Formats: sequence, C-alpha cells, structure tokens
Amino acid sequence: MINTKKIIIVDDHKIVRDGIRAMLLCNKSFSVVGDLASGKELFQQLNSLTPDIVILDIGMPEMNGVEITGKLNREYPAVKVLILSANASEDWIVSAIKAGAVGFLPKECSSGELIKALRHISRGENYYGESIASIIYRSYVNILRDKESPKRTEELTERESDVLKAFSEGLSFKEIADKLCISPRTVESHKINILNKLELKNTIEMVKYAIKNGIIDL
Amino acid sequence: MINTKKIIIVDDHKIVRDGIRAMLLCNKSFSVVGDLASGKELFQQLNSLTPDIVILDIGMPEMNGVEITGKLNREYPAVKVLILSANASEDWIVSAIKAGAVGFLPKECSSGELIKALRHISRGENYYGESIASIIYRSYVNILRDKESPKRTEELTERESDVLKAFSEGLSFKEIADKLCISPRTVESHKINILNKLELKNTIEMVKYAIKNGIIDL
DNA sequence: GATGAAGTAGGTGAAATCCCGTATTTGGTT
DNA sequence: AACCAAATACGGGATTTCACCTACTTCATC
Repeated sequence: MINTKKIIIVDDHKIVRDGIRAMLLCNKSFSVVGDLASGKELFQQLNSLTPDIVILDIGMPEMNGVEITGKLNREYPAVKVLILSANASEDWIVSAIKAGAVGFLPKECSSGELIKALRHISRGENYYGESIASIIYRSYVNILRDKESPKRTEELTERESDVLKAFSEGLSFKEIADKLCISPRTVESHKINILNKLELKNTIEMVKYAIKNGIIDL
Repeated sequence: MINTKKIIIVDDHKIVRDGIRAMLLCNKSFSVVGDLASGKELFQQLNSLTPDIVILDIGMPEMNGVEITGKLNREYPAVKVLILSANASEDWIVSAIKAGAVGFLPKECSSGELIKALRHISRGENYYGESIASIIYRSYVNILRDKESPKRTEELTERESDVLKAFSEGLSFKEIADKLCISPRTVESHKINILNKLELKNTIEMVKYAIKNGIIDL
C-alpha cells in the first residue's frame, strides 16, 4: 500500500484507544500514529504527528468531540474527523456534522464498520454508519416537512453555558448568582432562555442535556 | 499452555468488546469465548459458554455491573468477575467488592494492566489496579477511623427506587403522585428519605446519582 | 405479641422556583 | 448613526418544594 493514512485516536478511556489501535494493527492501509486522552493533548501534538484522520470520542470531559471537531476544521481543514459516540442522538449527530465531521459511528459498531468508515473517509467521502444514516434521514425529512425546525441545535451564549453548567452541578439560583457575580434574577432569566432555546421543560431535563452533550461530567 | 482460561466480555459498546478481544488475541493464556452487550444475554449464554472469568463494564443500562456481579456470585460462584469502570469512584468500588468482584480496573488502564489483572485473577487472587488500590486504601483508613462510616452504600427500598426513577425523568411531585397512585406528600416523604440515605443535597444530585448508577438511561 | 422497617399520609411555615413581564447597558453589524 | 442581540437586572404573584415533624397500617421476624 503506497498511501498509508496516519490516524490519531482521541478518547478519554485508554482501553478504547488500545482497542481501536489493536483493530487497526492488522490493516496496512491505516497506521495509528498516536492515541491521546483529550483535545488539549491533540492540539499540542497535531503539528508533529500530522495525521490524516482523527478518530474522536464525542463524550469527553473538558473539551467535547464537537468542540474539537470545530477547532480542527477551522485550524487544520485538511484533517478529517470521524466521530465515535456512545449514544447516537439526533442532537449530537447534527452538531457533529455542523462542526465538520465527515464520519459518525456509534460505539456499538463493529470493527469491520470502523474500517469501512475509514476507507470511505480516506477516499474523501463521508461515512455515517447504517444506524446513524437512518437518524439523519429522519431528521432530514423533518426539516423538509417543517420548513425550518432545526431550532433544537440553537447555540447557547457564553453566559448561558455558564449558567447551565452551574445548574448541572447542583447549585441553586442564589449560589449561581454568587458564583457568577450576578443577581439571582439574572440567573433566572438565563435559565428561562436556556429552557426555551433547547426546548426543555425543567431543570432536570437541562441537567440531562448537559450530561448528554458533554457540558459537564458525571 | 495447558490451562487456557475462558473469558466473556460484557459491555454495551461493541467497540470496547472488540478492543478487549483484540488485546487478548495474542495471549495464549486467555481465550475470549464470547462478548455480549448486556447482563440479560450473559445469563442466557452462561451455561453453554462456561467462562472462568467475566469482564464486566460497570456502567450499563438495564442491569448494571454491580447487579450482574451479585447475581453471578450467588448463582455461579465459580465464575470470577473483573469490573471495568469509566470513573472509579469510591462508591462503585465499594459496591463492586461487596457484590463479589475480584478485580476492578479503570477504563484508563493499559492493556498490559488488563492482562496482569487477568493473570492474578486466574491464580485465584484479587487484583484492583494501582489507581484503584489507593482509593481502596483511603476508604479503608476512613472505615478504621470512623468506626462505622460505610453508610454510603445504603440500599433504597422498592418504592424509593420508583420515586427516584420518576424524579430522574423530570417529573414533579404531583406528576409522580399520579403516576404511582399515591399522595404528593408521600412522594415527598420518599424523596426526603432518598436524599438522606444517599447523602445527596438536592434533586439534581439525585438525578446524577441515578444516571451514574444506571438506574435510568440518559 | 412486640419490634421494626416500609409504605402511606398529613401540618405548617419558610424558602425556592416559576411565570408573566419590563428596562438598561454594551458590543457588534449594517 | 441606527439597530439588534446579549447580558444584565428587577417586580409581583402563583406555585412548588423544603424541612422538620407526627402518625397510621402492614408485614415479617424474633
């Protein structure tokens, strides 16, 4: 094989990294040039490792997969991103695609499918996995039907993120106010905005959203 | 090697299962006779696969690793259990050991450590991993100092579990009352008991507890 | 048959949150 | 310069939840 593609794996669990590494060991088209535990490490080593493809766990503490994908796409547009996700929710798929991922697989996928995805990606194609594809299709149909329904992925402002994070840590209005040095009423305003934007109905759904989207760790 | 140990891997992510499989492929002391996605499948196939060791992910929907361990220990005491956990909290370690796990590793462990653990376990020894060992030591010291502090792992009653589950779904007192056909005040009583038992300070911590312990899925 | 745990239910007052608003300042865009 | 979105802040009343109790019933266990 003339053109071996260089791959970096980013996942906070070493066992997953080793696992993927082991899967690709027998395959001559791909060579794993690094496996890292966080986005921070990735950006530190990106220039020296010069990967073609980055395999990215979406659910990581600190910087989540979507954020990393966005930054990669802005600063290193030649690097392709394949996202791995524990639970393939529509939200995450949409965010990942928006951020520039060219592949998306559930962690339930087989090693065969992983290699298939990598092949497609190295040919410059997209690959989204069968189970993902059906979710994308459904989402697409929804968009066509409702004209404009992709409100779900509306972005939170910086401040709203702070508030969301604080709520998810179990703080009360007053505690959040103190922490962020604003009035409790302002915290309330932010919260209402968050709930409206994300179409959630209460604090608990908000916390679950935050966990799902890697905004806080458990 | 005369005595090859038979291993089953249980994890809800195929990629992790395949990864561990791949890691053990080169090792003649251990052969993976099955990899399964849930406790249910495990108990269906246990009699035909007759494993020596079960590698168990602690964080799974439906039946979590601790429950599976307990059931295994009661019904198949010859089968050794090695727990893998994403986040190695004291609570989980304590629960796992109580339930009868003879090994406990964080998912951040290396493949080398995994094999080391399996070697110890097949010799009939316990193995808890370096990072785990320090947590165990600290917990042990606490128990010695406080005479009796392991209140943390106190069990919830059936009804309390129902209430916890309902709260975690984002229902209010009134909604839970309707759902369980009891008075809102009773729901309140249950909730207070839950918070006290688990030493949590509010609903949000409760929800996070429920997610962490696999009582609800995200 | 006493004891205790689990499940049920309620009282009361305080605290927190929700839900409807309005208003000012700041920073960026056109 | 005009405009808009974001962030900040507040009001008032309704509703919900919290905290700390008491109390009854059932059921198993000793």
